[in-house]
Amino acid sequence: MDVLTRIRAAGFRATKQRIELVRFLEKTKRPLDMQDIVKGLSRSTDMVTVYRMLAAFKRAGLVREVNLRGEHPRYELEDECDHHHIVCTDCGRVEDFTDTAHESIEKKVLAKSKSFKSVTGHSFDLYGVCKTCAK
Amino acid sequence: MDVLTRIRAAGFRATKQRIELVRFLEKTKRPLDMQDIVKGLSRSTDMVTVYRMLAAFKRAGLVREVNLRGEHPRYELEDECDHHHIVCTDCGRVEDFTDTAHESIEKKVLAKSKSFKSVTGHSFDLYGVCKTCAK
DNA sequence: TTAGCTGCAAATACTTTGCACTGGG
DNA sequence: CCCAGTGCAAAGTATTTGCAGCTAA
Repeated sequence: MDVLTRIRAAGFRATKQRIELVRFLEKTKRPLDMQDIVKGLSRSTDMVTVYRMLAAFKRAGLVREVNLRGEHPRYELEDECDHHHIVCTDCGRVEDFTDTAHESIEKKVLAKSKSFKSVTGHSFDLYGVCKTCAK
Repeated sequence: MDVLTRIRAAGFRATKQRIELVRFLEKTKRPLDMQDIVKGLSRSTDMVTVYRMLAAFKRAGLVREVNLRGEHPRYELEDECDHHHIVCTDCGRVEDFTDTAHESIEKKVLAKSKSFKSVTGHSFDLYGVCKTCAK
């Protein structure tokens, strides 16, 4: 789907700031934090606007917030296939991976738990050392 | 191991602030955030001291930082058996669960990845609704 | 005794809010 | 036209730093 259409379908006006944000996230394909995003957009776009766009897009399900260890939140475009991240603890490099095994874990945990009724989401990320940093 | 010994073994002086912090974390058995911790300790213990204790204990491997969705970091005593958390998205209630299935996932991901050399850690948490909130 | 800790104050960093103006539809 | 969205300023909150005095060992 075209960027303008996507934004409008989510119930927003397709302003140049929003179009640029979506295109930027689309291009980089990595979860980015505020700093990355503000630096990647036109200087004229205020940081406050970025905060507001991300909050709105998150609520609308256009963007997903990614919380990695000890970092500030990062943001990436929401996609159907729910993927996870493996992060280099040395250089911060992030790569995606997909996995479905955790689903059976969720069922098992739910079956065992005395206190929980349902599981609605999860976070599953790995930390390691990338080949470049391991050298 | 006794609290004083544990603190000293990690290379610290066993001050009353540190003893109280460890005992408090031991007692509550839940990952707590700054607010919880400051409220739980003597009024005379400065928030700055809490920040410094937690940072030092984290570095020393006495305390583990837990990052849950959209929350400020929480802290719990490090323990051998690496457990995970299931969090109620409604009331914030946290329960532990253990699981080893993710280990095989880690191996699989590593085998497939072109860029990563090793996996050294992971985060795996579930979000759901607890029985009380589901009513 | 003395180096590691602590408390207080102040600086810094991050995020949210208020409001008048702008531009998308 | 007109209201959602933006930029700027300012407030609010979270965290870090500097330093003088305290205390565990």
